[in-house]
Amino acid sequence: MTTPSTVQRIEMVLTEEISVGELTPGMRLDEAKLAERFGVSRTPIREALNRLTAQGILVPGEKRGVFVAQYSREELSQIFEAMHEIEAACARIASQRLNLLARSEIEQAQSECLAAARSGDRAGYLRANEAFHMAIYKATGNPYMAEIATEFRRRTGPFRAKKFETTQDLIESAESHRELIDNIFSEDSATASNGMRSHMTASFMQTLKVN
Amino acid sequence: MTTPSTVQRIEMVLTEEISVGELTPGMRLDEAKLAERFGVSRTPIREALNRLTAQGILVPGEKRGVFVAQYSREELSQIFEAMHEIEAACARIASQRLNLLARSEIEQAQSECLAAARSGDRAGYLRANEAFHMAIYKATGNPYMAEIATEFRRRTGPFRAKKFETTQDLIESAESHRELIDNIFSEDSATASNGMRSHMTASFMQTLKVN
DNA sequence: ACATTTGTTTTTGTATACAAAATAGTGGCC
DNA sequence: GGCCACTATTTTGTATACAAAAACAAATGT
Repeated sequence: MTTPSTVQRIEMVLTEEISVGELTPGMRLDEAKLAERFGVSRTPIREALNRLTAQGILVPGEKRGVFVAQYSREELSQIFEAMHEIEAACARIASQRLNLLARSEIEQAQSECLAAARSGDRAGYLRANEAFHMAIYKATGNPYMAEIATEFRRRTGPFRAKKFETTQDLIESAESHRELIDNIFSEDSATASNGMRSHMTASFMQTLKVN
Repeated sequence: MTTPSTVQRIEMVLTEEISVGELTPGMRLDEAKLAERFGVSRTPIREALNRLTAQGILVPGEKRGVFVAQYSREELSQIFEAMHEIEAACARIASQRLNLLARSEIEQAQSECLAAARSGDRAGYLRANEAFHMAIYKATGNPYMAEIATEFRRRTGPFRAKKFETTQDLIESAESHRELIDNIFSEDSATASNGMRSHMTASFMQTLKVN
């Protein structure tokens, strides 16, 4: 692992703070303040903000300033629709490329989801759930596909996280993975992609309630 | 239409030059030279290069410099696989949202493809073909989906363009749209997405021969 | 009291300067 | 002649400076 450059570091910190909810949607990011906070000049800050904007995590304001992306219900619905299609495509490709390693990595991630859910570890479950989906992306063997999927995951992170309130929420989410896994492991592409679509749709129903 | 800022202008010019093939894959872009050429300082050039890098059109070199993205056959195959899935997803969504306007825009674009193909207008066909696919993206009613699709289209532009040599190539490509349109207009999502996948796959076979 | 204009302050975009990293070049040495 | 060490040059990343644009605020006139 190469040492991250200054702008990569800034990018990572901000991404993290947004996904954790420390920086909430709609909030404005001030170049000068960030420069002072990170102890660097505006130049690398600008570069980091540009990259985050390109990823859709931040959006440029009407006249000036960049803001943490904030979506209307309509936009949220569209962005999730797109994400569902991407996820479904990943499931589809993965179902056709499955090997022993991929299967075990997915199962492994699922165990961790269940463990975290049962112990009511919300933060742990969020991490494990990401890892679970990442395992599917990886199983596609296609880094380009994996990258768009990851990007959408980051973009929607702050909205999805909100839906997990109780331990029961976590358990239900974790258990719903089982059918999804079976669908993917069936190695039938239509079953896999439809399975993912319905998993995601069910999940989105919950998300919409809290956004 | 707002006047494009300096960096947007630079971004557009470079994008165009890459898609046209004036800047070929593997070529190095020198900040200082570009700065001189556009009559600006390195700062806005840097910003433009960053954005293009974020879009995957440029890639950072090992140690220094940015280069026009160049893909091995393996990578090309992966990137097209991803693109096929995105296009298929667009076809799928579009098939469920079709209205009269969308239908006529797609047919309109197709007429222009045929006209350009028959008159052997290569550049014209390339443009018309882009417009045809854009019409499908637009028919999804989902700007997020449309954006990723467009991004992939830009990224693969230089490789896809190469496959059109003769007028016959153009005509065959344009005529193969017919079946695709019928599949989408059937309003059956599986038919639409599978139709797009096979259209894209056939097209990729040609692409691979020349890359 | 309100709208409009004018002046002030912030904020952004671009230019320039500079230091650190990387490459290329040069000369000496075997 | 080939190879290594060392220097010069290019190139990059970051800082700083400055001018133009935008937001804000106050004052003026109606």
